[in-house]
Amino acid sequence: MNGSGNMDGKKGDGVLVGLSGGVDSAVAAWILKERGYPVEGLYLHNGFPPRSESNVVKVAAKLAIPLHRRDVSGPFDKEIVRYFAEEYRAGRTPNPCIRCNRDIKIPALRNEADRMGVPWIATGHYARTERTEAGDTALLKGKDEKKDQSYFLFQVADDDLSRLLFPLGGLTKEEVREMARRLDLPVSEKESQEICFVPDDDYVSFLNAFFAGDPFLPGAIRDRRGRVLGRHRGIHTVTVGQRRGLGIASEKPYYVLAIDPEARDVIVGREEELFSRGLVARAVTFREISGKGGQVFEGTVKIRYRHPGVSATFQLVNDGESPPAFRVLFRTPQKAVAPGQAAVFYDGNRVVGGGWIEEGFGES
RNA sequence: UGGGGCGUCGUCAAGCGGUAAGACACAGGAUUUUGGUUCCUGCAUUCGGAGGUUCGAAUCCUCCCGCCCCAG
Repeated sequence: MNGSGNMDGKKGDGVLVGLSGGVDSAVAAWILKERGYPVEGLYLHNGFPPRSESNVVKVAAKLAIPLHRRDVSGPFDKEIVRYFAEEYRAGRTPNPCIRCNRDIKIPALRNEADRMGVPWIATGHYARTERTEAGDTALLKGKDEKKDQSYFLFQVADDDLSRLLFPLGGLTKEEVREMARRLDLPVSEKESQEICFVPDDDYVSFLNAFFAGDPFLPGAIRDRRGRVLGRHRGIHTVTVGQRRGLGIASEKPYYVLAIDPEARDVIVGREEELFSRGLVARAVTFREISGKGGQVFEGTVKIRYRHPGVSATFQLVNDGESPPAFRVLFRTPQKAVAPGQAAVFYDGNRVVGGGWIEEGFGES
């Protein structure tokens, strides 16, 4: 490939770019335009107070591209917000961005492109694709390992991926920032997005409001022996690996080891107790061309965004479940395996599949 | 009310005559298309209280208050 993302679409073909108002999507659109694509922008409105819609309008104006707007609030509410809330209710830590990319953002882009008769779609993700002679599309890490966002895209449908362009895939964040500065794009330098539908980055308040009729109840913070060390204000206020907010004074910090939603217990322990030798991932899917999915195979796994990844052995759990579960055994123990997060499987730079973390095992 | 011990930041805890370490907790910030992690910064003008000795005390003395242990 050409190191700048997948660019093998014929010049002259149109591309619909998802614009968020941030630097990345703006630069992505600009690059495509530079390459000669007829570019149009699409802003997706999720039904929550928009943070940067005005920026999107400015970006589109600056780039002189048509801007479309689509309301996805219905499905977003149904698929993403509800999932997000229910995962916390169940004592897990959701990853709404992955679900959104898979179920909302990319499909909406594709649908809209279909309606417009536009062949390509694009986003500002730091990821790459690679096409085989057979015409299959593989999902690859972005060149900037530190910014690689393939993790967020591991479950995007194959059909969607084959039409997706990632203009930033071969760039570093610094290069993208520099381009934005040079072009004087009307985007804020800062774009810490956090969770896009949660106001003030306060997801706890958001959940409290969501479950106003059936509120989270406080409970005990205990060590592994069951000794009560403190109280928490609801299991939704913590996640596995968390240190701050527990309020336990001690010689060394405590971290959340596990959450028991039935007992409403939060189990804490020392940093060294936070390591797992492996994990069980459920609802595992594989990318069409990965060639994986056998009983046992090797690779690397990322257990959260910005996790550097660790070598691992993947083993099918033969319990008849479909999609299947896999046991993932790390080469070296990993910290804070959080149920509800995604475990994304890689073969080198290539995403081969992944699933959702059920639990870590083998404390060391 | 016999004997012994102890009272320093929210918690634990250094200091033992020279002008209040550190850890945890907490707060703010940085980082970040999830949550968490991590990093940086801040956090006792004051050492249970009142006197006294001293150039100078959290550190020595006296009394008071409170707590703990052993005796009863």
